[in-house]
Amino acid sequence: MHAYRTHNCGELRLSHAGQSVRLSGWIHRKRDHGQLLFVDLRDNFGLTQCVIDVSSPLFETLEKTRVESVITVTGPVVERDAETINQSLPTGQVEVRVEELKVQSRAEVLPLQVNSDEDAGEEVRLRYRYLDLRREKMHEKILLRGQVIASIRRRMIERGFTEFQTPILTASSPEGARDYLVPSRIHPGKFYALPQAPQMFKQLIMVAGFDRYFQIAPCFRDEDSRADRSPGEFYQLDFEMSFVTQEDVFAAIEPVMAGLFEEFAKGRGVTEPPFPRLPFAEAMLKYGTDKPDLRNPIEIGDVTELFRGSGFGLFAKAVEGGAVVRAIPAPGAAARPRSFFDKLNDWARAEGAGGLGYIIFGGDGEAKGPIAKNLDAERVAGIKAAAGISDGDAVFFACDKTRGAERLSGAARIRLGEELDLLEPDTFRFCWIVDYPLYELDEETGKIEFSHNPFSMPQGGLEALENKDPLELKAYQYDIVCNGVELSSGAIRNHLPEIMYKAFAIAGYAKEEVEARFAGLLTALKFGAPPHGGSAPGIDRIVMLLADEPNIREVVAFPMNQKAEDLMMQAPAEIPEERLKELYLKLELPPE
RNA sequence: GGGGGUGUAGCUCAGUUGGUUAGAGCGCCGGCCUGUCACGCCGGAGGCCGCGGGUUCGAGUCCCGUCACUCCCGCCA
Repeated sequence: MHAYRTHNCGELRLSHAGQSVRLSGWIHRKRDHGQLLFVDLRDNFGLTQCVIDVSSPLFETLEKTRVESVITVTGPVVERDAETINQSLPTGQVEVRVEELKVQSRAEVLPLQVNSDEDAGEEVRLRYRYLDLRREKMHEKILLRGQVIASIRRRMIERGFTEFQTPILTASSPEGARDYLVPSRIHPGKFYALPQAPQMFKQLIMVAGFDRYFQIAPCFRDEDSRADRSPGEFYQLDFEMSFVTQEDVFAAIEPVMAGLFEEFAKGRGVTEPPFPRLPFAEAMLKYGTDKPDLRNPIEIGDVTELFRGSGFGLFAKAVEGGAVVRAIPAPGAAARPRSFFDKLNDWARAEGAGGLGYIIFGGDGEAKGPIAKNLDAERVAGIKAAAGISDGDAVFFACDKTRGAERLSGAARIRLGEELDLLEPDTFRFCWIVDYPLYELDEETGKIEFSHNPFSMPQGGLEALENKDPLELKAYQYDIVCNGVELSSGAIRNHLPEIMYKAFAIAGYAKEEVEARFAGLLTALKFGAPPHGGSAPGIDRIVMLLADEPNIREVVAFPMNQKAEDLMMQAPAEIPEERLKELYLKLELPPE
């Protein structure tokens, strides 16, 4: 018989009854009846109940072996009496009578309880991640992650993509985040950078003629974390294609995403390709964000002109000063108590806004609230139409400069959707955000800057760069958004050096500077480069969505904490003086 | 860098208006229990109430500072 097991802990059925088997695993739970002891034995595959009674010389050993110890048991599979069958367990029709027992590894008293669904604090969970990962919920999420990645690989390969590996030790790439630097013993004073994304390499792979590339790519960024953003490192489904338009890229990846989500949706709905395309400007107006959650039916309207010169002086004056007014419908909110409106106003003030004005349309169609009193009937009717309001609804107003109004109205839309319970349940709603502006104005410096990736192809090409207002220019740049989560950004790349020089010139970079910073890519583009483009959906976020988890650490096996520290491995760590010397490094630490 | 939340037993948490000896569930240790499956019953150990200072006759509770964790803004695609 095998030293450790003949079967796994999720495998035994009625048909195995009578066989002598050997199982190994962790003691998940013990039920000690004094003269009879039940042990739920757990491994990666499931749970099997094992039984021993006091007549066995091994009884006392097993009784004294703590939960989460690893044991091997041997004995016959026994059919359970009808009244002792456990329906909730796949192995619940049988049990293993323990005739031999080997304690492989004893467990000390645990810092967190493995056989409980109750989450311990983050710090304890991360410090003892291997215990946390034994818990059923975590175990399942990490297995799901593996299945998702396997499915992605299969789907990409089926569509003619080839998987590549690109360097981890490389040079700084132009993504705009802070790099992690790696000193070099061989090159004193020089540093490698860990890739923020394999952006340069995937473009070079296209120049090299490979046509369709993908990679489950590790990316490294030395930036602060968020609940949906790992500090330090994360994974992307990085892909790139040659001789494609934006629509070709969409057509290639939509079935992968839709198929993937359907595979793991467990009954939840998935947007059918083609996914809706939303121009950036439209998204910012209607949803106040470029990552709208389309499960939320609320659409924001612009009512600036209806307040211009109106009797509601506060807004009228602001509009004269260049502000806009956005109307956020709150379907069915007219029936809500006064406190509902006050609470929203308090929240808006806490968000740093002046507050949210509102009009309530009663069931009889009468407009109520301080704003309505100061507006003539025609304007009120106009607002009602512009925002798509029915009787029984309310409408909130965000009045500010465009960016501020977008931000507040977008946040209010999300909050109203939650408070009024308007979100479409059990659905993955995808969309593309397209037509991103190529440049934006830095509000502090007044300078024109790239708003996203500087290597995107400007719409209209060189001609547009030369003749149009830079702030009007759009790029072939796009994001996939699902349920308000930005899954990826991508672009048709700029493969023509002369357009690149011009695009950088508008952002204030001299030709020499561009050549110095991006020599590798620029040179490559001078030897015959195919038009190409791609995207890079975030793996962690895909798994987050599928696992219905709001926190990215829940779908990463060994995540760092918010400060980018690994509490288990104690990273980052100080290093011995000799290592610094070998690398020609001297520390100059800040005081204290 | 800034703002919010949290910090009490190994774990999850309760703790009233400042009031005597700081509690519960789980876990742990001991005892009882032959059909449980979150087994049950009895008993026990376990506390720098994050840390430092202040107010007070008296602080887990109020004030100031500080640290840790977390969420958000900045940052990041």
